[in-house]
Amino acid sequence: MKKKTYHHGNLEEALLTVGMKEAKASGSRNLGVTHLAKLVDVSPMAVYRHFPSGENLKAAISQQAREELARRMARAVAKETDVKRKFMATGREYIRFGLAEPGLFSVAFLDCSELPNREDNPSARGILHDAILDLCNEGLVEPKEVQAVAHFAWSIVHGFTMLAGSEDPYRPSAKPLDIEDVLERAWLGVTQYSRKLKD
Amino acid sequence: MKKKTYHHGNLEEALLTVGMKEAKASGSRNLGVTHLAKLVDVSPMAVYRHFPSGENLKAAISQQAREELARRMARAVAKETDVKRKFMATGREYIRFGLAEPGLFSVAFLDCSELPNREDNPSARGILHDAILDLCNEGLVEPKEVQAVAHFAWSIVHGFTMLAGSEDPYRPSAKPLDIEDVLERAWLGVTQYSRKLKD
DNA sequence: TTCTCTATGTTTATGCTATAAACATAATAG
DNA sequence: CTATTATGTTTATAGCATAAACATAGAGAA
Repeated sequence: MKKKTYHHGNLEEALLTVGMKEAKASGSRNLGVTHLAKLVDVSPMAVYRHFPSGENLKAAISQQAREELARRMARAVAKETDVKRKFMATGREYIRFGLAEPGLFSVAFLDCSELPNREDNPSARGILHDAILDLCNEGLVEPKEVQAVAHFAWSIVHGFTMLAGSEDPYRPSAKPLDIEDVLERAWLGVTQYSRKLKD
Repeated sequence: MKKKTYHHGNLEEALLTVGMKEAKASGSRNLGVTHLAKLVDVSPMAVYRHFPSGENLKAAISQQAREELARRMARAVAKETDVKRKFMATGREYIRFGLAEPGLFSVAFLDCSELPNREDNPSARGILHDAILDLCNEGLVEPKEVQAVAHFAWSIVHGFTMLAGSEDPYRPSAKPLDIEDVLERAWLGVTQYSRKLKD
């Protein structure tokens, strides 16, 4: 009485769902075709009716993880009104996500060669970009530096998250205090640089 | 006339050497036991006489890559005398290494569960730490913030390198100008924060 | 309704990988 | 010179991705 329906019904979605569950639990370790197929009680080859390859399936799961991050960032930003606090919230939420969901985070930024990367959904990058444009409107950042600021800010939070999430005994601690410290330093790197440009 | 000596002579070193060559060429993709064994013309099982597992071999290669990075950083720092320039040189060289040798860089920071991580050799972390202590001696950084500065600085250069080295179409460009921009912003995040602490 | 087409599964087979177990040889110590 | 240890090889098992051939379910057309 195992096989209820020869056809699964919605295998693609089921694979992504269980893939996210596995990613959350153990990163990219258990995202193989055979393993995921077993979890949804389907033969391994069935997977290929929905994804051209195992790599591609992993990439799709990675995309889902990135969308989850973007949703959380958008929510965090929406809670703030002040432009500085909005900007800081993007970074804070990025770091919190990485530390609270290390498996999802590592999967989100796997360097899969093949990224579908649909740009229709809100992306973490877009949210950061918007926050920086707000800074421009307040005169805190020069319009010509928007790109540079985005790279700088993203680098910090991404790097911090990677390092804090690693197993290294000397990693930066993930205490809220240290997170605020990094965010405040980043803020100085953003605003003080702009001030100097104006002189 | 292939098999000259039944015993290889120095298989461990040969594996690390060819492993580094492969890492340089293609990151962690071709660091499997069988593949490396083939390259040094030895049976796959021979590898296990020197490394308990394939994971462990990869970890050893990763360690070599980290040592290579540390050597380059040490060399770059040694060329400078001014403490600010020394500090900046650590970050600049880190980024340059990551961009010039993306394969080695990605292998260096694979999160292998098992890192031998012999601390006897000079490490990138140690070099950065020393540069920050120099900043302390000049009064540019408060002694109690050494750790925080190290995490901040490392986060930036690591994050920037990862992002700049990715395939993403919106990645930060790796032009020397952008590298200097990030380094200068990081410098502000270090020194301006200290200045504020003193008030 | 019944037939056929297409979408979606399954089974089977191939070739890759890691690695355990048993065996072989070379180097070295007594 | 012999016994022990270090180092390689062969053989075997098991897991993985995926190609090819086959099977069934559900949707439209007759």
